[in-house]
Amino acid sequence: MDRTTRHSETRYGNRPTMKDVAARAGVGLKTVSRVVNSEPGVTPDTERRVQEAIDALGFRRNDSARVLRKGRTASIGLVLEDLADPFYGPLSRAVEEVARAHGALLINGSSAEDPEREQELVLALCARRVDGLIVIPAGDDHRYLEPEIKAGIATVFVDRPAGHVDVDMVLSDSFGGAREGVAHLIAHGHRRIGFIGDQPRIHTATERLRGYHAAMRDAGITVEDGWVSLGSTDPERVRAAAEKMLSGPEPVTALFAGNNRVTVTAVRVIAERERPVALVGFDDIELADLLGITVISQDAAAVGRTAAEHLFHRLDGADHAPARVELPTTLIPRGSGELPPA
Amino acid sequence: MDRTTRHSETRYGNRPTMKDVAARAGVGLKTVSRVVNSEPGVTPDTERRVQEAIDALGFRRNDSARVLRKGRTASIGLVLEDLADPFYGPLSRAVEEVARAHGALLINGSSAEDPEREQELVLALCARRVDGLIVIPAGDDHRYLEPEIKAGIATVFVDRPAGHVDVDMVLSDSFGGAREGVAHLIAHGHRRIGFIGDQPRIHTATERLRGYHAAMRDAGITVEDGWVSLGSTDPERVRAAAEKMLSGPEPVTALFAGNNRVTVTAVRVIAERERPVALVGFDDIELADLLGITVISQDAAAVGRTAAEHLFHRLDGADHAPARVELPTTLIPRGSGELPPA
DNA sequence: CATCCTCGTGACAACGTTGTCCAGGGCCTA
DNA sequence: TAGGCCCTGGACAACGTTGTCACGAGGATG
Repeated sequence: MDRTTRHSETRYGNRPTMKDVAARAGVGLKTVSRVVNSEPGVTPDTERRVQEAIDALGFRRNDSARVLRKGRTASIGLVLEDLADPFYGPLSRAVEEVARAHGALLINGSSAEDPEREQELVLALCARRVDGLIVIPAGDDHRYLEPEIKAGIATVFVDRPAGHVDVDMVLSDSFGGAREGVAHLIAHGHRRIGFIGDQPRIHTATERLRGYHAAMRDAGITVEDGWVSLGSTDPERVRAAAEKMLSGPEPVTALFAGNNRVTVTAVRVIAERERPVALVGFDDIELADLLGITVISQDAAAVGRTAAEHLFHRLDGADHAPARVELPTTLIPRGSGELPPA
Repeated sequence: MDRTTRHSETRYGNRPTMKDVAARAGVGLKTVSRVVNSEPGVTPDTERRVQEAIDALGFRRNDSARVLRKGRTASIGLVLEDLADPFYGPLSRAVEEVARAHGALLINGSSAEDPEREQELVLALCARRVDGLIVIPAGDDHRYLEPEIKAGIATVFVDRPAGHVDVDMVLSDSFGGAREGVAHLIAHGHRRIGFIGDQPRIHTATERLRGYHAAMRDAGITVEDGWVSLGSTDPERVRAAAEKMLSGPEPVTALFAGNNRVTVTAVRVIAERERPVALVGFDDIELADLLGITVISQDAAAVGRTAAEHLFHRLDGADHAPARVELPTTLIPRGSGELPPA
């Protein structure tokens, strides 16, 4: 068996290459390349012959080789926390649409909120030489990205800031949103308000907590021990935290939920209680209108779109100093946040 | 300016290559390759010198070149309908987990239910030489995939069958699920039952309709004109269809919703009405428990996991005839499906 | 009729990596 | 001490594509 044959059986199954097409069409290699890339300088007759050979052989250009030669992969990487989280679906989709408009594909990965996995993913994407990266960070130290950024991989951080590295960021106004939501509860007469949030190492979680404290301080309310709970958004933990705040001699009369997962569990806990409890949640959730849940909404699609547009702007050559964009949030009153204290 | 310099400024920014590392470490090219790939046959001392050069230069292996040489990309493509749809989030995530376990990355794309875009995406992925493809088809003719499959790109179709091409498929039992759901309504006394589904060119939509008809036939009920509506899942259209069925002298007393988007709109329409209307929806939705919505649930994560496992099984060399797996659905009674006719 | 262009085409090198093969040095054994 | 073997390391080609350049034919121009 000669080497050529052995190769064509082991690599990519049996893919014809431009060389094969050229041989069959009786033209040179470069002419095939020209046809495949719609470059000028090929007579219609030659083009037809090449096209016939392409169709007959089922040839398709090998973009790996193309990438190697051209130095651009026409793909961008998106590292987020969990594709299955309803907050990230629309965000991903928005990024994808922008990428598509720029002729790029999207490589996706979930860090599962694990800094090590985030780094592993990001570096794998860099090794693939994605043109750009959009990262929703899990960790808080991103110095490992320095050589990559220096080497020219455009990078935008989303939802949470980057640690120890100077890059573009697109964030939501977590502080302002939470402050507004808590102030809304206070305006409806509440003073004993509980806050249930995500793990404190997550930036948005602490920002929202900061917003809570600011609103309470503005109203001259002293936050008591036991009104604040930060930790995993695991339903069991959230349930325990909520039940604790709602029990005892002086229970809270309202809850502020730090993100969509907390909100969902909080709604369940409150539904099981007799005494009504006011609730405002961060992040909108599907069917919240039917359940009458008041929320602070951030526009996930807008966040994704903005980040992707920034990225492609960089790829198109913009090299101003890294920018930090903060998108506003919206309070949507639907009933649960307007209940008076029981 | 000499050519080498020019190159290193235009390509990938300024990336060092193995050659650069080799020069700096004072070793041969192949030795660097060995270190990078943890191949045996390098003395600890040499390895250390190479590693230092790698760190100093910020070298990272170029996987494009590696792929070209090795013929495997360690990535798989997933083409679905819409990443933002809550049904596909968990599915994607499940696929990703399996891919990760096999050391592969996931390239994601949304067809937006457009057959042309589906084809465009699939072929772009093939040009990248993904090792395998998971496709939730939008179109119904996939002969364009024949050369790709012959060339060795493993392919699994999910959720809907492939058209005119013989490949592995992982489906949910749409027919059986819808039949069970409609039978459930009948068992609770309904005879006038409306069906609102997706566009008839979508396989799952017609299968679910078939299930509806089967259940009605089993009960000896003649389906009247106006009880069935197929079309886009656009809220406006669904709303109009639902309102029409619920009006007039002889309105339906129950609705079967053909998918998650239809269910959401149906819930809204029903909530606005005085007279109670029973409802069973295909696909579970978040908070459906709180709203008391009875659903036919398909396990999106299980579908994705199964498909991905099939795919990697193929990639590991399995070459039995294409299989067709059908996963069962589960009826989850929560109240809305158990209401008696008004 | 000579010269200059233009245009279509193809030969060749290069992209950065890995597989193959060979060379040289140290160690063991006879 | 000679011969053989193992171990480390490097030279080189190849993967499939694209950029550069050169060549030859044919038309236009003097």
